[in-house]
Amino acid sequence: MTDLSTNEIQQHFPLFDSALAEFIHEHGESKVFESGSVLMKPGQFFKYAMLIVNGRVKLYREGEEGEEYFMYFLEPGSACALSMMCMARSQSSTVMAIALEETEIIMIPMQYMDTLMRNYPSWYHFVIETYRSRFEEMLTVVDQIAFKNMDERLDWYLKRQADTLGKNLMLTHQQIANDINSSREVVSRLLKKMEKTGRITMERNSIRWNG
Amino acid sequence: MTDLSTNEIQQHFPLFDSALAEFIHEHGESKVFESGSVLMKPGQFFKYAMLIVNGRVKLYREGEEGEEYFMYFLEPGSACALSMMCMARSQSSTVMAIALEETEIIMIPMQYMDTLMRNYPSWYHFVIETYRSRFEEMLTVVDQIAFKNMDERLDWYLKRQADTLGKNLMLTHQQIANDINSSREVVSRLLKKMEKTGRITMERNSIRWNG
DNA sequence: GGGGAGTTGTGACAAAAATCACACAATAGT
DNA sequence: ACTATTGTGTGATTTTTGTCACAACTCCCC
Repeated sequence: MTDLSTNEIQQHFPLFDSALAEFIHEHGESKVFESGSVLMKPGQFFKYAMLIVNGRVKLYREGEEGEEYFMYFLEPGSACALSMMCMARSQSSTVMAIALEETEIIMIPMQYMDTLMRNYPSWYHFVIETYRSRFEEMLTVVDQIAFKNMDERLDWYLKRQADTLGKNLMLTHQQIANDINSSREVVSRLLKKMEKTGRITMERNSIRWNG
Repeated sequence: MTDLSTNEIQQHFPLFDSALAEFIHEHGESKVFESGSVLMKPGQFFKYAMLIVNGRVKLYREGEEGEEYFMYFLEPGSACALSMMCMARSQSSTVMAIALEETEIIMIPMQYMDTLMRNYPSWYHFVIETYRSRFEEMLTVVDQIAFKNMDERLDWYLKRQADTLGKNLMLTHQQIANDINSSREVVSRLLKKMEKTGRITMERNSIRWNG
């Protein structure tokens, strides 16, 4: 039983029809993650599909030697595609997911998946759409790493951050370097250039995106 | 109506139960693609889900300036995840799929998706598994490009080729360079090194993978 | 048997990015 | 107010990768 009413669920997830919202209201479980807490980590198994109601989650890939690479954000109204896939096969996750703010989530136990798929068409439309958009997003990530130089990748990275977190980005050069698997010095120099063209404004611990 | 019997369909797709195989036998359409033909290209809209019965399909990403990056193969018994996502594409850079051999495919018209999802649990299990495995594969591709140097990426590339196409790889250095978005000279030099360690043996137009 | 197209080998050089070394500014904590 | 920590700026150097130039080699075809 969720904390949210059927109506509230439909407001957050417009693709759901009312029968589905009702079902999720009944059988889903609300959970709040503190800012900074880990929703998902390599090797973890899933018993729930996770729907983001409020807050923001950052997903990134971890390399064998502790490298990181930022993949994408989960925003309110979206679902964690990986939780659904892994759950379906009781497979372990291979990425990290961290709450950037206090994040409210509806967790749907995996035992209901068959019922949902069978009886709620708007559920599997939602599932397919979730997969599709994440897959598409992964493709754009591949484009960037495979085809672009650091300066373009940095620009694209900052744009994405600004799009979902706002134009005032509380990021240090080191954090950025981690996210795009580069080094602090390289990022510093490139940011300097971007500041000269007016694309960003820099302050200590933060960057303002001017677009 | 497919060329394949219900039984044959089940043999190629072991996850399907007999009711599903029967349905696909009835409503699917068989199609054979010649070696080298394009199954999927930028900007295309899909009216069918595509299941690979025989043959081999290569998927790769195309960049804005004609660069390429090899993603993965589709093998018999698998499905094209992207075709299932029935997406309307808008972006300029997207995915190419090319038959490497004569390839036999079952095409299921999109109009049956709802019925399949609703009435055939083994269908959506198959769909989810298809998405999951492709997503997982994309993640390993990201790992390689983001974290590894050319020599390791080349090694991994050849290993994957050998795994699905056999140990005798009919590839020129130029083709390899295209697939991993590098240059012919770089590939030549790295291959030379790999030959010295005995990991491969080189001949004109082909490379033997010794593992 | 002599082009010609496609493939491979290699040195020299250029460009991109990572690494090293260090200076210095801002801030937090005591 | 003083020190320790963290964040930023910048030159010098190295590593990795891409580019250019060119030679040689194989194969096919006439």
